[in-house]
Amino acid sequence: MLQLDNQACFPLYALSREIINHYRPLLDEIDLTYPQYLVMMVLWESQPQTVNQLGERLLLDSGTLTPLLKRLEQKGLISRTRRSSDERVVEISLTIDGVDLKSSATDIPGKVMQSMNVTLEELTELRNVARKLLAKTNRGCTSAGKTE
Amino acid sequence: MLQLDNQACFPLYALSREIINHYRPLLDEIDLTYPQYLVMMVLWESQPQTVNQLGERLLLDSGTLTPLLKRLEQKGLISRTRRSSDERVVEISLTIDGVDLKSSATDIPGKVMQSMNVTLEELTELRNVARKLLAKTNRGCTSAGKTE
DNA sequence: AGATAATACATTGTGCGCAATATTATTTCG
DNA sequence: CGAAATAATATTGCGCACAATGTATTATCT
Repeated sequence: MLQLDNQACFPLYALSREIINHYRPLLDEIDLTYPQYLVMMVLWESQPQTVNQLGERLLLDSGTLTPLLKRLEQKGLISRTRRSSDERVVEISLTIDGVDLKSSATDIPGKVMQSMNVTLEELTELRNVARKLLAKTNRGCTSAGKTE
Repeated sequence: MLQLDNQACFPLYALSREIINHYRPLLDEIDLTYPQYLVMMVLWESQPQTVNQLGERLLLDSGTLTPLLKRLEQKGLISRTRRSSDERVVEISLTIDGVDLKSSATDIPGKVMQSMNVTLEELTELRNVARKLLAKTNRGCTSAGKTE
């Protein structure tokens, strides 16, 4: 069992990095990293969202999101404002530039598929397998502080 | 297409991190990180190996491997020696402690499966899908310097 | 042989990921 | 009301990943 070829996680881990490497040149053109692109995608769907909501959606904690969001703020794509009714909460909104960036990103998914030379069926199969296991294994606690 | 739910890479990326999170408490007991565990696994299979060989197997470059290998050396698990016939090559060998560590790791794959609450069939399905796509998309160049 | 190219690894810098801890704000409870 | 508990985010520190560059060594080619 302790052979690399028997591991299920290694090809997953390697493929995940490999796909992100295919995204890289495309995301470089709009000056985003892959995790930043994911955050923007979540915000393009719905806006504003709290840091907590982003973390639950992306399974990332504040130690990852806080500096990432500050970088997106520095690029002028989002704004970070504390909610007046509860000063603990930081609400993330898109700036005009942040909204506009979506149109520059529309062709990225297609280009990645082309660059990886995979079919939609293969990607769908992969997505379904991954989602099924993710649903089973996800403990649901990823925010910092929820040590339990 | 720019919705998180339509992405194939996100569940992959999230699941990969999630599985590694399930490895973490088990690997903590033998003081290894997941990438270090992968390197040890490759060395348990065959030994010695050059930095290049490890990188090709794990799809990692020297910028990642060099510091990682130095940490494994500091822990006394491996030795790094330049090949006398070609001083450019660094050969990685296991120390006695490095060899012995394998017996402490034998039950990790089973415990991870148990912790994730997944069946062998699900893992096999995942592995096959990931391997198929990895074989198609892997460009085969990951060493530093191969900028082409 | 001597210049040039290629090879193998090391170094530097940036950006995640995550555990542990800290900080500030709100809620709860006596 | 005031103290303690809880909640939301921030900070710190470490270890990857990876691009770009540097360095030393070997191979190649006149």
